[in-house]
Amino acid sequence: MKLSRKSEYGLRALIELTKAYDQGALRRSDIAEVQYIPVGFLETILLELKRAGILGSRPGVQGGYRLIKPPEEVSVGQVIRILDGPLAPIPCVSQTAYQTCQDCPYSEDRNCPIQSVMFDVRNAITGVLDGYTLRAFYDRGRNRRVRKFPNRRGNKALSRTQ
Amino acid sequence: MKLSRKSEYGLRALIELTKAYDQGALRRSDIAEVQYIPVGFLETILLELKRAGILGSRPGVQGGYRLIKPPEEVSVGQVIRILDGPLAPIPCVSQTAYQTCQDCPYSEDRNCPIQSVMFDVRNAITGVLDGYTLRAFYDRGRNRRVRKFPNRRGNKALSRTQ
DNA sequence: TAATTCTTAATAAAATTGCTAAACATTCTT
DNA sequence: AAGAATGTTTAGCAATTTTATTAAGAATTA
Repeated sequence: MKLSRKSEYGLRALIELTKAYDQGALRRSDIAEVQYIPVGFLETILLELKRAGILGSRPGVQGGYRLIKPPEEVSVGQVIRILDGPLAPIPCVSQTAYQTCQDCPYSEDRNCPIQSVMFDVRNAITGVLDGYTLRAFYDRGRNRRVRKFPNRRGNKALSRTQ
Repeated sequence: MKLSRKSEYGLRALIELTKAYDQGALRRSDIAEVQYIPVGFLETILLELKRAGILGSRPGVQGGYRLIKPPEEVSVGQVIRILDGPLAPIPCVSQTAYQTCQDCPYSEDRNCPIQSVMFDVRNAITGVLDGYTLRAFYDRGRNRRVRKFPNRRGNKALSRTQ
């Protein structure tokens, strides 16, 4: 259930682009430097986000990439779908890319337990990711001081970076 | 955010083993046949589940694998962790395998938005998967006739297999 | 025009996934 | 004790996906 490097880089780039939302374009090389992203790879990623209509770009001096949608109107879920594909753990519970399972022993008359569980997982994931706008995402990096969901064990590990 | 083939096969095998819980062992070849799983691969999977203490086995005639924990005491989340590793989308939000990010530009004094979002995602995922016991998982395949979380769009795709 | 920056496609390295094979060990039946 | 049935273990392979890199080209601005 991993988040790919690609999506992570894409989201990190979008943090910078959200920050600069009404301050003109950012060069890919600057984004790459600030966020420690291999510039060549970032290129590919920004292009995909551009094709998807999230970013605009301009070559030349003063050129670069910029967010062309308000950060309030783009969700983290959308971004990950663009870069990594469907959020669903298996195709047979995907809203955006449904596919029947080829070798599944369960069919219409028998309910598939995996489909059932993964359907709930998909809803849990999209519930979180489609609920976060880029604006909220960016703000989390600035304001948050306390975990929203502390865990009972004291969360020792996490506290190291938090 | 994919479920691996390995975990899918493992869960499908466990459906059969749950079904046969108090009826003796099942041969790997029979499990493979019923659930359409490549038998060699299934071997590897059952072995891992055995090492993890979920299954027991016996060679010879009348041998095979069997569940040695009550299906009420094993969660789907446990199984996936054994076969695929941590459920967390990124290591810095894992309870079971925490690791700091190597190249993350955020540190203790600045909150990381990705960590924050993925922390919620992890909780959403584990909330579902650790809540399902194998017993409930197995029963879902037998009893359920109605989606627990119908979606607003009518869920046309899903209804095809449901 | 020249400098700057994005654009595109091809390709390659590295890691992961999905799977197979084969020699071996254990248990049961007779 | 022999032999058949079954699990055990290790090693490795092939395909795919992920993670990039490279280099030639096109657009923009000064």
